[in-house]
Amino acid sequence: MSEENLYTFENPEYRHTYWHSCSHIMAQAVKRLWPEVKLAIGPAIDEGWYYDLSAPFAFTPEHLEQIEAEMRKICKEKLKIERFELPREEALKLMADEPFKVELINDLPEDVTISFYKQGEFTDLCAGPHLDSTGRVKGNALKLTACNAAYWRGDSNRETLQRIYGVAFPKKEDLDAYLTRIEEAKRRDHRKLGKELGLFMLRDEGPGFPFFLPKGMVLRNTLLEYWREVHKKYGYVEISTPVILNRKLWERSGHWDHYKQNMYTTVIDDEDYAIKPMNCPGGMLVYKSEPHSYRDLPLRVGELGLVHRHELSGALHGLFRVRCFTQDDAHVFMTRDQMQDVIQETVRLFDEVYNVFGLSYEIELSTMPEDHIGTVEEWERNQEILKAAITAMGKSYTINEGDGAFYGPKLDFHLADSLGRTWQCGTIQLDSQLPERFELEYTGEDGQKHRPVMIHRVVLGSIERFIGVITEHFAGAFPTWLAPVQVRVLTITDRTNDYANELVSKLDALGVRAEADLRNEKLGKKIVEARAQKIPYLLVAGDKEAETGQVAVRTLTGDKGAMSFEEFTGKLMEEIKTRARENLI
RNA sequence: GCUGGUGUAGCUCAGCUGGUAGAGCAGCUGAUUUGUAAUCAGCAGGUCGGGGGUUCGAAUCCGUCCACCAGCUCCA
Repeated sequence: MSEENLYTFENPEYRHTYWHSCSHIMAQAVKRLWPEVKLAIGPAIDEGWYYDLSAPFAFTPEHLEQIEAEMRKICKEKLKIERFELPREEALKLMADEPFKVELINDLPEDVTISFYKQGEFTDLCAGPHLDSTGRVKGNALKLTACNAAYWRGDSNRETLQRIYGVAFPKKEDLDAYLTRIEEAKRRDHRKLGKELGLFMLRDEGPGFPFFLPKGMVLRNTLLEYWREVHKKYGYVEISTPVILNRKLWERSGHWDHYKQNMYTTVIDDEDYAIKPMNCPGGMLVYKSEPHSYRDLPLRVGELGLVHRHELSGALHGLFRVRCFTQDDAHVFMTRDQMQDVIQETVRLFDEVYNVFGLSYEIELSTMPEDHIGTVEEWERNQEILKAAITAMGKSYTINEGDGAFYGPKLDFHLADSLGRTWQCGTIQLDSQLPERFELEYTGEDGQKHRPVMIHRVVLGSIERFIGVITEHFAGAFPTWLAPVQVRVLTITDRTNDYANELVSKLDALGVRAEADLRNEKLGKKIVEARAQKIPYLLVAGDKEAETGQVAVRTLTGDKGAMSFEEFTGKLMEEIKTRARENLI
């Protein structure tokens, strides 16, 4: 990067520094307005910054406006931002009135340099770096966007702080563009679209347990049809295991000890049962139901399994975070030699599926958690295999330390929603523990019994979450192959009702999801309503078309003119068959 | 679960400092037969999230429970 570009917003490091200085300006403004407020931490984040504060009152939107105004003043004051360092004792003395800073200083390692940044009357414990002056920040292009709760040091047992979020840009136009983008993202919210499009609903009677409505069910079934098709191609077979299974099974799998806080349990005939939170133990029983040869491996067994997990009420979020969901699960049983190949084959399957939707992803490798089964050596060995497999495919990953499943390390595939929040959909979990616990075996070439290893994997993750993600991704305008209604025929007068019905029957015979709008309404109104439903193709069937056997085609992008019905269906069928994301007409 | 906010007709929302509920859309009925982003009229629809409390009187005030929203924590 050239010298002059170092100080532009294009440079992520400069952007980060800019926002970090903004967080100090915000803290300074808060201290000026309410000196009694205590400061915790205030880092820059992906988009802007936040500062965690402890105040004797709750910040309101009016407070935020006051803070913003004070921040603008501080920017105008062009205060010089200066760094200085202090020995530990003096640092503690300087921050004596800030209990959170004291805790931070005390937790700093012995040998570390303790640095501060000072601007005017305000000084903050900080490693930096920072801008050289508060005058560098453009006062009219900053905004405090939200105030929410956060735990001190992310620990739910400690103080709840108030976190004020802000964002700033070098120009007012950039801020406006950012705010517009946020608004647009809210319009795509799958909870709003799900209601408008009649896909699903949530009721007080079952918090976190979604109801799928007829249109949502068409979408879901179409998605699963595709899922089955692609899995068949990759050599999977499909099974289904019970939702309720005996406690003994969950003890053996380790779930009763390691996952109980998330499990719904019940008692049947004086025996404990659990409603499955995962499909694997049932899958183990299926594997064990017959002897296996090395010739059968890798054995790929899929299950669209309905699982229930008791999630905290505050964690629920539309279809993204629910308490019962269907995992597009599969277990692949294999020899140790096959591990890398199987992982790579699975990643290829993921690529193929995500590509159909035009979704990009980021991979995260989650390593051994504190609460785990199996030896450290086994964990490390499996982690290395995962790393090697994706590195060999030329893919990169980040590491999420200590976030693996209790039975093994995993690769998580995160897809982004319209607000840029990422949701874990796909996951590949390497497991040599369950085969041990369930004493799985196969007969090797040598005629001896051997223990297989396995992966647990989901591509879509949860069907529910995935439907939420693609609803936002496509803003409700699903590709034609997925659209609950693919074609709607619109009449202008009731003279063409028969023609419209005939078109629908023909489309129906072709397997196209079509319906007619024969209501005594104006064409304009029928179009408005069909557009609101994001129906990909509208066919206007008036007197002219009925006479010539044509249809006047309209897509979500506009009027495409008249064409013969055969020409229309030819292109339509091609679009559906190829699962095209763009209209072919 | 935690902090803050919200909860009025199927949907989107109005209802000022307490005096007993309103609009648009959707629905139903009738008229209208209409050519690419909303035809007109009428009708019907709510124990104002639930149980309490204060008050002569509560959608409006207080408390509690539930759900939702933002975030934290946790996770597919």
